[in-house]
Amino acid sequence: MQDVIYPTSCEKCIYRSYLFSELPNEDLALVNAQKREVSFIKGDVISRQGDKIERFMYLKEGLVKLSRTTDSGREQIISIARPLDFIGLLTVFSDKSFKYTITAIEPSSVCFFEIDLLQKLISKNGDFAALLLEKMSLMADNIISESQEIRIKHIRGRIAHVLLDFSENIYKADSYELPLSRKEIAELIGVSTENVIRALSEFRRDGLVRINGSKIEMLRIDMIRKIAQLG
Amino acid sequence: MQDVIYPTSCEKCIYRSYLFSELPNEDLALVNAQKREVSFIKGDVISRQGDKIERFMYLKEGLVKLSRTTDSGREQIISIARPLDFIGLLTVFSDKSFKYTITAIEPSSVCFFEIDLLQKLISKNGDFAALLLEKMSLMADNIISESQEIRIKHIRGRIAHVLLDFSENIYKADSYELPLSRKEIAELIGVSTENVIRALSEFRRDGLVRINGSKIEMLRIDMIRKIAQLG
DNA sequence: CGCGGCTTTGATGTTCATCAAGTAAAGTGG
DNA sequence: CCACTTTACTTGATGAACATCAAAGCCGCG
Repeated sequence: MQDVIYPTSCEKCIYRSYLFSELPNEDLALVNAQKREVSFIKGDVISRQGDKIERFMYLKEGLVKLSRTTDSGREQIISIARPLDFIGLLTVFSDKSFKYTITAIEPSSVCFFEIDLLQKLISKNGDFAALLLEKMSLMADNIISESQEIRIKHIRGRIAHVLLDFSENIYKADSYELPLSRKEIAELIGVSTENVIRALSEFRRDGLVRINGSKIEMLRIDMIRKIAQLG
Repeated sequence: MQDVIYPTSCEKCIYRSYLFSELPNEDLALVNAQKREVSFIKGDVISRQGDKIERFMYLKEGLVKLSRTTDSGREQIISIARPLDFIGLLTVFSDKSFKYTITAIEPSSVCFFEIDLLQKLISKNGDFAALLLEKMSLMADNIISESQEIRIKHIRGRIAHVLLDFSENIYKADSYELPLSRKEIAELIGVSTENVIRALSEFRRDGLVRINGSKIEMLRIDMIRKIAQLG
């Protein structure tokens, strides 16, 4: 973790209108005064499963993974989250400690403030709370739907699904640098690393994608969509 | 759906202290005046995926399943919910229509009131909203953890997991009537119906359980626990 | 009493995890 | 900067877990 703390202002932050729109100026000033921003590089752990939750965090920039370690020591990736996706929102209200480890998979910056302040803001501003409810509901619904969606697919379908997600939702480009290792993709979709590689190699052989290390180029996105749907 | 509407009072309801404890008397009176209670028998659909959400519902008594139909027409059970588990809480804030179908799997009764009233209560009472946040967070976390937990297990482990859940968490008894058909268990744990049956038959042959139709008797709960953990 | 849905068991093929072994890439310490 | 180690990636072979197909028994219900 880079301990550089930026004294940035929240004036132009995306969250200003997204989340804090319901706060009166005095409360916004409280957030402004207390909040800190920290930068992370790829691989940095932002918060660790089991750690006590003391701060409310939100991702300002970058890309992170939410993961957990099972009792048997296996690693599972729950979700990939972007700004506005509300990392840390899930567990904040249900438990005193993080249920998931949050790790930067791209250079990221996170804003945070004391959890006590969050409680105070909620208690004081019902509309702010309503907004939080909506965001959290959205994120939970998405994670649940995604995991159910992926459960019914075979490997090829799951891989296609993931590639499309990065292409269409995250990078909005046909060509991109995959921020996950093969092993991490395996942890995300619940299959073995070897079979992730095999499926990717098949896609390459079939001319669906061009692969160069972590560089992905979606050549036949129509076919990939079809595989994601049917596979 | 049984259209019998009981004019019950909320005085002695479990939710009184669980959820509505933060409401001032005037608001509680609003709820009391508006809320309706409806009874359902096993098999009744309480709300259907895609239907417009107009009311906030909470399960007062009984047992329900949350399910969804995939694009390919397959049925998946997301979760089994009991009173205080907040059926319908998940989607209420993220979407205008239900993402899941809710079906009674035991005689159930549901209380509800207009969604507008809920919005008003939240907006007016931050602490009530905070409570909702906590409950929703809890439910979402549980569903997510459960589905991740089950994903790493083989069939026998998944079946053991489900049997234990009914025995330990839901009925709190070694012997109980399973409220799900074999097919529904299959939809819950994501395997074929035939293999659910095979696993149950194995458990029976191995002397772990006694099975008579939907009647389950947990004979060697220690072994079943072991299978749930390791399998 | 016959139809349809649920349950059960067996047989077969597919998908996938695992093991093994080798190559490439990325650190690491001298 | 190079030998060394480690980690990520890749391909093949094998067997286990599981879906699917088929067939038959059971039960409730009209």
